[in-house]
Amino acid sequence: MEHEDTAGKLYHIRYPYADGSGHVVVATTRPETMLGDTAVAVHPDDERYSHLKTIGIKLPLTDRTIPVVYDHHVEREFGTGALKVTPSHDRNDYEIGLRHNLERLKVMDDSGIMNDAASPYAGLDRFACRKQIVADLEAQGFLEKIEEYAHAVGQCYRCKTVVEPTTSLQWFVSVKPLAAQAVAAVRDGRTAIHPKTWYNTFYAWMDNIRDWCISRQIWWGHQIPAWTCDACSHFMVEEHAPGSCEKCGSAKLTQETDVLDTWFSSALWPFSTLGWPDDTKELKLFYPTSVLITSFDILFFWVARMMMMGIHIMGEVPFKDVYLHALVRDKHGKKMSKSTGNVIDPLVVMAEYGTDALRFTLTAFAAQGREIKLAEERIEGYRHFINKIWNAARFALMHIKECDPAISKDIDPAALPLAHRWILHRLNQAITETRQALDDYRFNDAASTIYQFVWNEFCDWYLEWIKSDLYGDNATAKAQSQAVLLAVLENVLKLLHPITPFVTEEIWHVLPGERTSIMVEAFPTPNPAWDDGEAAELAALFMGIVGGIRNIRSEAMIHPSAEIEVLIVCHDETKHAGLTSLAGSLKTLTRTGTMAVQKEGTRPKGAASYLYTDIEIFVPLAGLVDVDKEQAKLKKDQDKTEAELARCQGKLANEKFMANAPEEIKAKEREKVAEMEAKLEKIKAGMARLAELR
RNA sequence: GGGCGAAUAGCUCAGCUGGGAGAGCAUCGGCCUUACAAGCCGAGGGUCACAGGUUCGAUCCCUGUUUCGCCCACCA
Repeated sequence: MEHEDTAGKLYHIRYPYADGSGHVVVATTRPETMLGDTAVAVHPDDERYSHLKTIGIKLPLTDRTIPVVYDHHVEREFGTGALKVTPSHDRNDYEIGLRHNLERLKVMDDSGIMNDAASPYAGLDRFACRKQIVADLEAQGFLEKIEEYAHAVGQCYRCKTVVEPTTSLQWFVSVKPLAAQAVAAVRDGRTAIHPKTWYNTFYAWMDNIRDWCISRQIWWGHQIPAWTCDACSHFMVEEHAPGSCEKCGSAKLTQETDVLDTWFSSALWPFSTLGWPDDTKELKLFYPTSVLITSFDILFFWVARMMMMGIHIMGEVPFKDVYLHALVRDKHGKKMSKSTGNVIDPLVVMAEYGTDALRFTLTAFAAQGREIKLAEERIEGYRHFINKIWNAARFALMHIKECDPAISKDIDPAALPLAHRWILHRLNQAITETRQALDDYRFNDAASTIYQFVWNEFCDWYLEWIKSDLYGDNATAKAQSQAVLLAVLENVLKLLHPITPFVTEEIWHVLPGERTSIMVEAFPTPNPAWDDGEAAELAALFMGIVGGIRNIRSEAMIHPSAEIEVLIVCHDETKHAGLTSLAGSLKTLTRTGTMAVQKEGTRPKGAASYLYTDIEIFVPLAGLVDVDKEQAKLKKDQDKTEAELARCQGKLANEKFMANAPEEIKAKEREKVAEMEAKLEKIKAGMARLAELR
């Protein structure tokens, strides 16, 4: 059942006092239910109606006289402050009826047809009856007015038929004691919920739980094991059909035709699927299980109930961890449903973008709190990523296809050039971060870690960096590159395999050597021998310099294929040495013909520049340099640096900061100040030099 | 009405216990450079909804406001 706001009508009806001395006006959206009215309710403190206690109301269109009851549920301000009470066809009225011991009069049957109690309207459909009632009320002068009225109408979630509340006999489970057990299990950590934002919701639901109606009037389900004696109407609930009534001994018993609520049956799933109630091997092995993964929208319906049943029947929680993933919605944020027709069919998406792309997308979206708006553009983006892996593998295979697969096994990083030491170091970090993310159920972080490593580091930097070795004729350099390339690729494939099984399996089999499925490979573990902080530091410097040179090229509109000349001025001894050793790589990655790395030097005439920390990069442009543009660039850099410097100095000058901030933060600020000051000096010198050249 | 959650770049979203704001897509400029134009290189873009408070310091913690979403209850 779902509620939908509907434009309806509010009928105001005059109910005459039984002594004919006046009338009260009541309002209803369903006038046909008046036939089932067994009272009129008013607020106990409402003096307008205090005199009606002994008089009563004459119910229009009938010959019945109904009492006036006094109940706090009635709002004095709504309408006339008088409420017609139909205990059999309204939930609140039912409650009022209980409080005042009112008669319950059902006036329509389960098909929505008015019954004999509604005579003379018996046999009419409820809506036809409504028309007739309104016409009759009008004709007899009982209708005060009709208003347009928007209200929520309960209707069937599938066929949209308006649902009428009515009373019926149903089976209930007193669920509070079970809920308390489940709450205790979560509170003391026997079951953990991820992400933890759901704890609040879980507790809120469980603490306010109401008795659970478990009977359903449908065909498909577990039949309720209850029998009624035909002779004395005695109820029996038994595991097996009883032979005779335990009360009167009659053998004529009828089993309850209602079936159990789906969630009742589903709540048994953790053990009923393992052979319970027999004490099976499977039950011993798999109960309790480690983790349950499901969507948050059934945390209450399913998860909580499995816990209640599991604790009650098995004496132990059914699972240790619950991972709640988001719910996929359409791109407008609407819940997908078959009846609405806004379902994105995974098969169609997979056919268009690839299964791995869809899997990667869903993994990358896993962090979102409650809903995933599945936009196809995102899937498309990740298809590009799958494609990128494929192409990177193709490139690698060009160079390692004929290699001995053992080359990736015993790599001694100490003997390797920077590129390899750096990528192995980064691979280690990627492995560590990915494992941690998976352990913490942060699947999106795992996906993003691998994505960034593969695309931004492995492809964009490492492959470009080692190309010259792979294509060159230095046998040692080539062999080293092949070995590390294979090692990194193997690890990348294994890291990716749980998310993108198809492309990784495919590539795995074309790698050199005899290989069984990647599925049986162990998930990568970090290799401590690959950790190399120094390499990471030097690589960062290297990349910064490459970035600087590329920036100059781009801003000066130098054609990518044109060779340039570069002068790097770096007076730090260590950095100077590092850059000198990397000059070859710097040249390849920036299309530089001649490169000089000096400890001292100034801007050559007509050179464009870039400042990376306090290292100056100059590229002579054969007089083509735009001095104004260069000045503007330096000015912008200066403003930014000065602002940042002022901020840091402000902090360090603040006594309270110095008194309260942790030492490492203070050290960091001091470091920044030194860095900024050095940079500013360079900028000022650069601007002065530029002015001379004008 | 009660509860929960969200508000960060044009869009879709990350940002773990407070310490110099990130990604993808989109945009702008340049490139078919022998893995990949589904690509490469470079660049621009955000008073982290608003107002207070706590703190040396707030996107992050607290209070209030606004807008949106979900759940529960209900609307005679």
